[in-house]
Amino acid sequence: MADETRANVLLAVQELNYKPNAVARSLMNARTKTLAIIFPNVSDGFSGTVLSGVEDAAHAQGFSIIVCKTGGGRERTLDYLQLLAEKRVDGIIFASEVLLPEYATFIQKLRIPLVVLSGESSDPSVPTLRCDDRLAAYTAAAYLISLGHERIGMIYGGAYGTPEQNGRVRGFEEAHRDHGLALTEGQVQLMDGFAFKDGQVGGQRLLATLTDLTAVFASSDELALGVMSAAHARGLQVPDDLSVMGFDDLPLAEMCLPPLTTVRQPLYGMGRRAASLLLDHLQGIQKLGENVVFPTTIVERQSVRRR
Amino acid sequence: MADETRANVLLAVQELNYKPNAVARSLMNARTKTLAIIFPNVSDGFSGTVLSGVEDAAHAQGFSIIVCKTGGGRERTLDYLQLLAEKRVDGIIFASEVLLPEYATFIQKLRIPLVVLSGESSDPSVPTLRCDDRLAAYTAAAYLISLGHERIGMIYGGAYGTPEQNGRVRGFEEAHRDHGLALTEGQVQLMDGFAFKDGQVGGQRLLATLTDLTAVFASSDELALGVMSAAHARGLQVPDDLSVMGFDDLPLAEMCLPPLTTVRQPLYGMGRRAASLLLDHLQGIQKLGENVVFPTTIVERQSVRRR
DNA sequence: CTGAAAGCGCTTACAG
DNA sequence: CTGAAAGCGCTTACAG
Repeated sequence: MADETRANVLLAVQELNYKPNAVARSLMNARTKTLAIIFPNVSDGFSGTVLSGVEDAAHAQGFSIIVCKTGGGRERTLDYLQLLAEKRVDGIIFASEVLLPEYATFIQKLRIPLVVLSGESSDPSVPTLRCDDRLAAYTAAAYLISLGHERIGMIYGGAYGTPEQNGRVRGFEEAHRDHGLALTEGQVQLMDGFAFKDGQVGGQRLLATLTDLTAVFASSDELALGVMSAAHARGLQVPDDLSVMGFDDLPLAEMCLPPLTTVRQPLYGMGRRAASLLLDHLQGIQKLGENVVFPTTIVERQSVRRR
Repeated sequence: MADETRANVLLAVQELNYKPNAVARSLMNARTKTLAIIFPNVSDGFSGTVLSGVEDAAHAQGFSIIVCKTGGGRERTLDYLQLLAEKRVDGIIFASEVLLPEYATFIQKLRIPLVVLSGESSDPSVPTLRCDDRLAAYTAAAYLISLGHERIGMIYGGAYGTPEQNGRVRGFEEAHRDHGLALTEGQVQLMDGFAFKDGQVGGQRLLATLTDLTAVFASSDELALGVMSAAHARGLQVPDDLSVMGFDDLPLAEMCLPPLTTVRQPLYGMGRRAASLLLDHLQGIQKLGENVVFPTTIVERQSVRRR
């Protein structure tokens, strides 16, 4: 093409303010360049951090992200799945929820690439990105024990499923067993959720019943803040009277007082990875199907002290 | 149509797992049923809460939300705007950022409905949803003064623009003037951002210089937590030695210790409203163009006490 | 009321 | 290499 022609075209593009129509393009090549992420809740630090990673990875490849908030409800989840199917998203990240068989088959019938992030998957054929919950909890409990704690309460937020299915509860129990420590009735509290309120009531319950506790291991940071609140309400100082340990390492873990000692999950990185797994798959670079487990680390701040 | 035929069609829909193709539909009627929201950052409680409201309102009408994180950068923002233009989103919510004239004209040329949420708009023709910053800050300062505080520090996070442009700073100053209280050098600290770290360094600065301060008014909750952290580092107890007041009423305001007394912005409701403004406009129910200002309220918790 | 045709704005395969 | 045509899956206006 003559340079002059090209210049003229570009000029027209400018003048008419022409933008290529991505929806027409999508109709042709059956690719929308959009990924969806499904959360039960979208306003907490967990979702926010994951989303941040997902967004960065997607944006780098010119993809955009649709966020879906289900409130954990079956109805709304199915509703969303239908919508995403109609919108022809290229991939779905199912985050921090239980992937019911019903959801899995719905998505698989549509042949939409799917990845589960930090949630329970009932279907082994769906790749999962998570930390080793059992190991992480084992390590956390062993850490507290090594600091001289012998009576440690635990609060778990995912009361669905049996305790055996809860890796974090199992790891906690195994660490006790391996260190010759017995667990008594009510020492691990199973709550319905991972939120602050759950931690408050769980913490209250724990501290009211088991007055000899010197530490509490909470399976989320929000839960841990709830425990701190409950401790405060009983006139207990953290960490002097009670050590509190969290899980996740959300932004608020370093904003609170005392700053929270916690088990860090690399949530931003997990989000990035979930997106690139899907992205690579879409470009045919690699098959989907491998689970990936991320390392956790204990980050020591000031809510735990030696006994 | 015969009932039998209808049944057969429905059966085929089932068997073939047919889902209507929304992208083909969008190509036809030039409506994508998707809204975009643009944030500088997506992982904080502010964005999360707003997003939650936006999502609810949009979902109720069958719309989905694309989230865009700009990091506050001009480059990435423009990049996103181009992408959104190509994807033919039906509306854009520009949240908690400065709407540069450059952005405004880009969007207006494309005739994409636009709304600014809690950010500065340089363009009066763009509808804005916000609280009355000046009034809110005035009220907060007056509240502290009414509790007997006479030496109050302030930290503001939006150091761009002149102090006169900062409603919160102005309100703070006017309350002092109206109560016959003088402000001294360094009593209001202008920081670059509204984050925890900014609060820490601003708080440090404030407490190191002005040792007679009995209260600090921070213009965001994260900033307030930073101040609490700085106070703690100097051995000051909140609220006994120093009262701290925040702004926003994010979820973390009630999770921290002591729970934060703060100026509440109805962020969830603002998000909902921003979305329905756009949605109503798209359905021709009403014109865009009115600014809407939301009421703030002081929520008293435990980080402030009477002098 | 029913059914065939045109068209939305692209991309891709094909003819010249 | 260039250019016209077909087709992606819908909706809408129009003919029968």
